[in-house]
Amino acid sequence: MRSSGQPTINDVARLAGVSKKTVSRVINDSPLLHAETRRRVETVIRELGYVPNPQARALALRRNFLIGLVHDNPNAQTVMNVQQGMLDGLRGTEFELVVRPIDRAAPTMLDDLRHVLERQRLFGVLLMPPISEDDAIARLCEALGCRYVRMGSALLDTPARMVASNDRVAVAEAAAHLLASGHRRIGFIGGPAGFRSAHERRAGFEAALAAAGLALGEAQVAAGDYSFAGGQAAAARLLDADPRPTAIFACNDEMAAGALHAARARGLAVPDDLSIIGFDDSAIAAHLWPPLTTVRWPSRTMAAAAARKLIEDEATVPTHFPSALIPRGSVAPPRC
Amino acid sequence: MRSSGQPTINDVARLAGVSKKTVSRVINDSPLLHAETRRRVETVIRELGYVPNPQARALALRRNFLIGLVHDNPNAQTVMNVQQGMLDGLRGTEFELVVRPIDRAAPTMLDDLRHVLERQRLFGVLLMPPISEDDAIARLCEALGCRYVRMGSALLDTPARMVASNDRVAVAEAAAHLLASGHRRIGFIGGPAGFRSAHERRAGFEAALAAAGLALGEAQVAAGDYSFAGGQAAAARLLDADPRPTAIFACNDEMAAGALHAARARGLAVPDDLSIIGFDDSAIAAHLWPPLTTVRWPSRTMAAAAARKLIEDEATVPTHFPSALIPRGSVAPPRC
DNA sequence: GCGGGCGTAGATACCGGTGTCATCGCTCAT
DNA sequence: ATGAGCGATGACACCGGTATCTACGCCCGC
Repeated sequence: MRSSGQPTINDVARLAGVSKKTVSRVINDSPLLHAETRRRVETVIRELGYVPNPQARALALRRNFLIGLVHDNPNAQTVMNVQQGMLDGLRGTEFELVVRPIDRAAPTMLDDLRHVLERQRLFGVLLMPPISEDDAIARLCEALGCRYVRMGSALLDTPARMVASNDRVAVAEAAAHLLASGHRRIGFIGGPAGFRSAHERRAGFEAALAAAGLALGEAQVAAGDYSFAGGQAAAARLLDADPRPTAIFACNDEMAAGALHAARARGLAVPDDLSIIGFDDSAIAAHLWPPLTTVRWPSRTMAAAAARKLIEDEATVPTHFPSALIPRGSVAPPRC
Repeated sequence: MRSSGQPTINDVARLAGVSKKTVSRVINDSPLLHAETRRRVETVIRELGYVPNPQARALALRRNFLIGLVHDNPNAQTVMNVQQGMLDGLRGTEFELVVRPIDRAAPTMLDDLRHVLERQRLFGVLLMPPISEDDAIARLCEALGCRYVRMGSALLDTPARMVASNDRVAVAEAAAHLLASGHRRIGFIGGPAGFRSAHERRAGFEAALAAAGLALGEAQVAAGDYSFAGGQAAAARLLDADPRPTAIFACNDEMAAGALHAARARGLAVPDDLSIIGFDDSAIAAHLWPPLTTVRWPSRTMAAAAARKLIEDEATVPTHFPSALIPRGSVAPPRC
């Protein structure tokens, strides 16, 4: 009578001589079970290699076990770190990770996202920056009954729905590092307007300058877009000024790499003629020449915490995760 | 009587005054439906915002709509490209992508993987290199009734279960590029033993040398491990030889980046004193200085094709995807 | 001796879909 | 007239789990 295919709860019940409900109790570690019965059922489960069907469970429990990662992040390494972190946080649970990159620029973005969330009925999603900063997306999740946690560089939501670094403090630290090396003319390559992280990082930079009695003049600031090419163009503008800056802080590593290229193209040696600091501690940071001094964003740890926040009710998971300066070889005292 | 929550097929049936089966026929585009009935049901579906429950569907159909990506690849950009490609291939279908990095080095790896495949009952998985080269994993998928497609640098399986580049040809082309520039002493940084891609790339390299009447001496070869540090160490060995090579081919970009560092550490200018070619066209390739000449592995296109192979029965999806040389700035004629 | 409480297990309905087969009203060839 | 064939629809069981409620045996106090 048994078909081929994987064994079901009915097969286990029949072979163990109990009802399906009893098998269900064994699976779910119900305390009201005779030890002997439990043992017998467990033996059959092992012999049959029975594994509960998650779809059936999801249907009966009216909830599923899919956690989504929604992102629109140009930085592959950061996304991978976050994925890895989420898997860390989900380890040992029955939740599975599904990934959904979206295109923030597409006009149909919100509809696409709604479509996915409705169709798949995800249990919850992690929103990565920059889309984590979009309140419309958070509201959409809420409206669809999908739990969410946002990952960001500052507290944008209630702590239960947020894991946050403190980019402001970390960037201030980086700027202080440059100031301590003797730099006074420091260029700043910002992130795209509307990105909270860009805002926070600039605020931290300005605060550090202010603490040293310096102001950030408009000529020292160039807008970037978190891309390599954008960093290159921004650095070109900064370096063509007279006097040119002796150091540059870029709001991410990609742009810092672009700044490095721009410096090279002008015959400037790094770090002797120009010091550079980036942000993210992405893979390229260590692989550039010279290795890039940067700020590490604790993406993996944060993502793991975010995943636990999604699946746990208790609010014992921390919300704040400090970023840290990683000194490498791209900073030296100014020559002149 | 209606609870809150999302509307179900029963709600639609009741409001449209038809049976659930008829609603099911509308959802599944059954041809045996009166146009008027279909219209009426569709109207109710739209008004209610009804979306079929994928878990219930999966249960009734005895198959689900989850496609997995299993990888153990150190290169984040490649993994992201593959993810993106799979989503390209899955677009417009009801399949969802789940991601599962595994640790090939862990002794429990096969058990972990078995656990995941059994629990989630994935419809199919895409195996990325290097684990795609592991026949034990492929056999495990087969034993668990999980379809799979392997992605690799040569045809390792039947075409229905494979998408392949032809690394041998592409590397021969890269080597020919160096030879055409006038190089005769060309070092080779290999990949880890046991990696098919490493084997293929070396074979292509040797073939190109042979075609030019050259042999690959053991002194010209250094073993690498596809990591930055490994490439650095291997290049160091090659560059300390006398006479040193005037060009180096590295089996991936990470190692090429390491070679670049090793050259810098010895005061050698790239490309004037040393030409370098990598493989992968990963993000760092374009961001290094000088921008790295490399071979593009068509990961996104291949992954899209692999995804379609997984979900389609017809064997109309192509299996071979040529790699292409991307000339940038790291190759020049030898000085001496 | 008997009702009540407790621990253990089963019967049954249900989650939200799909497959199978029966039904019903037509048209059309005989 | 009649029944075969066909298009459109519904009734019902089923997928593999879980929740709810009931049943049963047993010990207890009265």
